[in-house]
Amino acid sequence: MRLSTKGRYAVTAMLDLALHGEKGPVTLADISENQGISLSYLEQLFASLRSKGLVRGVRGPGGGYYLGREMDEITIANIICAVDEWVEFTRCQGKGNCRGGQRCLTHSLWDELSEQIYNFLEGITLGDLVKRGDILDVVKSQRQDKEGMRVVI
Amino acid sequence: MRLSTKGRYAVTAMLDLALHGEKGPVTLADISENQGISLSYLEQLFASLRSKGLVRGVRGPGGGYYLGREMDEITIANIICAVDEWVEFTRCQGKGNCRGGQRCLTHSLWDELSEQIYNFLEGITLGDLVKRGDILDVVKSQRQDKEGMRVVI
DNA sequence: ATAATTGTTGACTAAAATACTAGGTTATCT
DNA sequence: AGATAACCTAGTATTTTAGTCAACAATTAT
Repeated sequence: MRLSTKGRYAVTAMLDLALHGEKGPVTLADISENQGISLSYLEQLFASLRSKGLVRGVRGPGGGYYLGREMDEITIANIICAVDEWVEFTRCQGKGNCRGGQRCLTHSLWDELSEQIYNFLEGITLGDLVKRGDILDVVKSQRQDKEGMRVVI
Repeated sequence: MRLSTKGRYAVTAMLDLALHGEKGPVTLADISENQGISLSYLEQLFASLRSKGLVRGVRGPGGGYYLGREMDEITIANIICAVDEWVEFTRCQGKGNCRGGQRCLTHSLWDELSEQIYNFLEGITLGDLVKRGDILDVVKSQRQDKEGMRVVI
């Protein structure tokens, strides 16, 4: 699996969309300015996101991007998989070259860990993050202690 | 944060160490052959792991590497952080260029997600994976149903 | 109708990270 | 002494990242 700044950009941009998409489509130019990501790079990322149905583009003046689905139906795993290839090349490809099953064991262990991470990211939606952002704001304004600010899933 | 094949290599190699370290030190040549990772590349990775105290090298004939601590005291986050820089460059650096706090909001949301992933990886130790590997083997030999094979943290 | 706006697509590029190679030095065991 | 294996340094090919540039298509406002 991969999880680099590319996926981070995509998640951040999608968050921007979720936060400002209520009042009409959001232009890539806005996101570019808000998040400090190059416009053309965003276009590339959104081409991937669009092909997976995660966003919906509206052309012409006043156009921009909407979320492709409800924010509660879009998981972080969805977004990262759309822009960041989810490679699975460590599993021995049935060549039978695993001596004593040792190689198979470590590989299956890693695969299990990889699956755990995937399930974790699959369990968080954009909606969750936005809701938690609100909570964080409320908590912050109430000046609670730091322990109270740590929101657990 | 980063989580690419580099960290995957490191985790896999450390798993190898945890699985075979009982009967003496494990050589990088063995790991290289078992896991199909280039020897010199492993040396680079282990230089990082060693500097963080995650492994302990023994020179000379019959030498190799031991785990630096008990496998229950080594988390996946430890390993990935040792070889894969844990960058934190999205947070606005106090330049006050966040208009209306919107940029700050998405950034803090991402930071929160990033922290969740970190905590998740921090909660899994090498020992956990090895134990689960045993469990998996037992379960597999008992031919239980597939649901029983999915181990949850 | 026409101009402005915005998405869509493709080709191309500089910089960085990745994965690997080559060659050496040092400690330790037999 | 000689073999072994960690340890160290430098270099390099490939891939990925992050970005630019340019042309084009669809839609809206004037």
